[in-house]
Amino acid sequence: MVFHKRLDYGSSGCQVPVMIRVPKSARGKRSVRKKVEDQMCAFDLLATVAGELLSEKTKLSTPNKLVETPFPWTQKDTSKEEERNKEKQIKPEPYDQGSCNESTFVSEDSVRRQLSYQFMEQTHSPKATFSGPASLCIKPYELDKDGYSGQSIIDGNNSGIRTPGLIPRNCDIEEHSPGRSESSEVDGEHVIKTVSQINWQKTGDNAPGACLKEDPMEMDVKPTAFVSSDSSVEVPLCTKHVDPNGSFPMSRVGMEPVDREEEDNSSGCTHPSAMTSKAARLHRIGDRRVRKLLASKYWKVASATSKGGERCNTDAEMKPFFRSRKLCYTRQRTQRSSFKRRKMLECYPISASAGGIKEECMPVSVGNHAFKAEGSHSSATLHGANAASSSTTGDKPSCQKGDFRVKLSIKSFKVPELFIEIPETATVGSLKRTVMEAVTAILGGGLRVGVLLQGKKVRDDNKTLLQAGISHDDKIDNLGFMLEPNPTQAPPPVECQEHPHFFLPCDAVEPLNRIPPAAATTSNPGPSGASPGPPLTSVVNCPESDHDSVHSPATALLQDKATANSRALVPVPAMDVEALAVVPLRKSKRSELVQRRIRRPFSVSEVEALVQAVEKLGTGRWRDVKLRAFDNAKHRTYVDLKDKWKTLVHTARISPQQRRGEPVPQELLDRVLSANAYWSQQQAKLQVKPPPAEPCLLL
DNA sequence: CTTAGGG
DNA sequence: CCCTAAG
Repeated sequence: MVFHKRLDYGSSGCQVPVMIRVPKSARGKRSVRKKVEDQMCAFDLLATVAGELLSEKTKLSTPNKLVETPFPWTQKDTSKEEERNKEKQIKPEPYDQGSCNESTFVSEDSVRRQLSYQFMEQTHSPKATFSGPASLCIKPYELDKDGYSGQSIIDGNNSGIRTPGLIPRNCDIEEHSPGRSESSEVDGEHVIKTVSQINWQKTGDNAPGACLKEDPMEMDVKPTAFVSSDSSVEVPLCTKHVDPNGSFPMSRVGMEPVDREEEDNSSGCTHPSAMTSKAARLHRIGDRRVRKLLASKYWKVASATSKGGERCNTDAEMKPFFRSRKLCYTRQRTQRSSFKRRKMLECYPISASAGGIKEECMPVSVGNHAFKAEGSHSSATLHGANAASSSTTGDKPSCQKGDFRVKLSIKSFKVPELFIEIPETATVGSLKRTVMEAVTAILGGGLRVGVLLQGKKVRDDNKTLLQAGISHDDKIDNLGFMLEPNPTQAPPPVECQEHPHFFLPCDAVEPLNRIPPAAATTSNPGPSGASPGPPLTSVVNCPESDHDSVHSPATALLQDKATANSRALVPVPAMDVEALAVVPLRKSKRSELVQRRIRRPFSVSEVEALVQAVEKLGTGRWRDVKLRAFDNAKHRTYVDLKDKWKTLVHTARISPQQRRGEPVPQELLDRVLSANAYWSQQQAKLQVKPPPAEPCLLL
């Protein structure tokens, strides 16, 4: 069946036919209807989200492109096949626009570019009745000006079935990009699994088409190609489906972007099954390369199959970048900054974008600053509202029983950090889509508003604001709101459990679109690490500045979901604020994807905390200093602290006239010098000690 | 990953 | 802040 659905978001809208595949076996109208409804809902949701996002700044550019993504997953292990495919040359076929038929869609067609989008579990309601997997094929009708064309398929899988196919795969990009997909029948239904390989080079920006090759007989795989019209190549997205049973709703994502060079062999996509070592390896590579944009904790894109998933999950939680579990938690707290960002260009940190953009434009709210509260008079609406209710609802203001009212404004909801990995060759558009997809996935499950006070989640809805510690005269700065998935609908991934929830992006009531003033960036947690509560930033909000090209992420999402192959998003725990800051995308040079973290001057309080910690711990123990005084300041890495100390020492030695920036109290500088002198001496002693012994030996 | 330093 | 070389 094909439905035409009009998506309106932003100025542009796009109409897309939506194809829903129904199992061959008759399921009854009811199920079919249900399925359709579910799909449409999901779609609507996307549209809605996208619309909101777009509306913001983004009216800008062309938002709409759908993206297509190849299906990355396949059912069984096809690793071998993949390899074979790889070897084979594939011819590119022209994209067929019409190719998406219900039936055809599936296995027989040889070539199709399919965009596949996987809905996350969240998207689907668990209750869905049908057992068979359903696929939605969305073809964009109208192209952007860019001319995007593509189909996307949404595979709705339903639960229940164990479908291997759901597993996300990694897709690699290969030189020749043959895409492969496999189709199989499950429950009488066809399941399509596709893997696509894209040759970035070839496809390049312009490459419109991808080639697919398919050999149904042999491989069962169909190639998928997709191209984005806009030129850029879309990245294949790998998404992982959640387990049906799943506990995880997450999506995943992650593909590994492999460098061609690095992994030529690996075929474009790794099948889940295949994923094993190779995949893992790739993964790792990918991680390495990826910049850490955000520290996301929860969402990860994992790409792996079930096993992969497992791995991912774990990792994801803690460290997006590093896989080792043990490190996970440890590291998490520390910083990952060290990662080489440069190398990781390919990845944009989502959050970062937000932050970065924000600088100039963006919205993202930063933790503390996300909203401010002021006591006393409130304009707020909620006068008598109960704290409890308000919190749940996300109301901004609430009244205390007294006359005091807590006034706060939410500039935007914070988005949890989303971790995305995407090839550098991917287009900005695909990135946006990827982000959108991640966001959508989160949103799809239903949202709740969570209230964070000083970084802690306030769970008791019945407490009054006062009881909860939210008073008019208090640190409201520490108040934060976040969107979180509705447990009911979307259970958080396992990993997440530790954390309270993963939060969704968005901070608040305000429309996503809204861009908050830049304030956020600057603000930081206090010195001692006080943590600000607010945590996440969302990329989403930020438009990348419109400038870029951009469509808003939302758009991207819509469109594409598929596109990206990027991997995963990880929702981040609410806690850290800094994430955002981490990476600002610099638009200035887009070409250069690399972005430098945004500069966040140390506040006097931070300096104080640093000095205090160093006085106690000494120099040379930056990790400890970090943990001790900046554990909550995620954006401050131990390297940063070390660097700051270095500059402080320098600052202390130069004349006040030569100092720049926020003046640091002389008292602190004096402490810096004395502490530095003391510890230098200690260090010297340690070093000297040995010598004494040595001389003897020498002698 | 951490440190230490240079850029 | 970034990047790297060394542990």
